[in-house]
Amino acid sequence: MRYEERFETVVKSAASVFAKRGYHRASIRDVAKAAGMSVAGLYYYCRSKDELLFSVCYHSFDILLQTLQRSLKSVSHPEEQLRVFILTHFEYFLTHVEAMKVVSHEAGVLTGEFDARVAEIKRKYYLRCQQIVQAIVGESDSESPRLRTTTLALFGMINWVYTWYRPGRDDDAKGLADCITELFLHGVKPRAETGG
Amino acid sequence: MRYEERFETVVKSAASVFAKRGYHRASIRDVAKAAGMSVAGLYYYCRSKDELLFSVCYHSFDILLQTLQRSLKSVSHPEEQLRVFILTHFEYFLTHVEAMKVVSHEAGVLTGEFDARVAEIKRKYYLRCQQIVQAIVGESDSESPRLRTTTLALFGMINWVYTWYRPGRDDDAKGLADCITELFLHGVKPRAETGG
DNA sequence: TACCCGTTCGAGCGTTCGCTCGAAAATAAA
DNA sequence: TTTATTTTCGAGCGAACGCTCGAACGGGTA
Repeated sequence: MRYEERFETVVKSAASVFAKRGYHRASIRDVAKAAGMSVAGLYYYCRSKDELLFSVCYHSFDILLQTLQRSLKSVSHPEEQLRVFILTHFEYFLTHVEAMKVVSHEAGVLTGEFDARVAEIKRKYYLRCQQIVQAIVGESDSESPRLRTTTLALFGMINWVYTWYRPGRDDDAKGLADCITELFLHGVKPRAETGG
Repeated sequence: MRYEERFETVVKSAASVFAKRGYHRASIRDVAKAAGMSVAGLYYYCRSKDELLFSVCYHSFDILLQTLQRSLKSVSHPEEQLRVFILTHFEYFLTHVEAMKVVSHEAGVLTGEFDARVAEIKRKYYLRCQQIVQAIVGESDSESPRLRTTTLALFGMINWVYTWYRPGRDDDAKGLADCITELFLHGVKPRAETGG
């Protein structure tokens, strides 16, 4: 299947170009050049620039979600689930930096159906995380504002990474995950040590 | 001083338009319209669109940094400093949502001198925060990777807010600050309670 | 050979972009 | 009033944008 291969090339090139230049700054000509084809040729594989952004976002998040489901399948203890969730997230982010930068950064650019479908899959991801947090804190109300804030704080920690992570300087996914998991569970100043 | 007033109008309009449409999507014509003047008239107050973005970012961060210094002046206990830092951050973010969204989201668009000056002031802000964290965790090495990761995790929590905060639905600055401070210090599952 | 059909492209359409010009209008100073 | 200075703008330039068209390419089949 020549088509499928070429399509993947196109989406990957788009992810790379969008990540480097930002969605609006990146032109369709840049993407075409990166994919090694003409502008007209590029449009054989997509209907619009927006659809290209959608493809990048949707594909990435879809695979991330699937990877997460698979990783969590064999883990039942909530705190271990959290560690697995965070690790999976970092591993995926660090091996798909460009795509995930686009996903994180260009959210809100899409509209209509594209926006709805990406928002839907993001929500699934969020809810799966919230479930884990809920189990850990022992909250019975899934609508609790506190639960929401706490979960979104966790999301902040793990999503913000793309703005500062530098390979070589910073720790790998495992190291980061351990650090963040520990921080989220017990904080920087566990009470147990302050009383002694 | 007619000029100064008009200039502030221009910067505020730019912040608003950039926040709503995103920097690249927003056109200079949008900003001019929002400021109630013609495109040519707008250029009497700035040299380029980039300079406009710089003004928005630099002004905002400059005032935030000054506000922070003032707030921290009378606080010496590290944990209390942390609470004040987070609260100040949220209060400023929530009263300058548009500007801060631009600052957070359009970082990396600027280049050269503009980029350098914004990066410099951001670094000052980061280092002030790192000092506080360092005092809390009792770390002696300011270059510690762990300290870096921990501080940036905190930044993630407080900077990510602009992507999800909804006035009315979510708590106010004080409530958020308490929640995040507690989370950062002791985690969601303090050890003191798990030991029995 | 001829035909087909999935794939590719050069050329270019219409629009919007950031930005500038010279002149006019508003304001202040004489 | 006249003069000088600050502020405003309509008109439009050149470039880049997203996107499209009809034609051509090239490997497989008959």
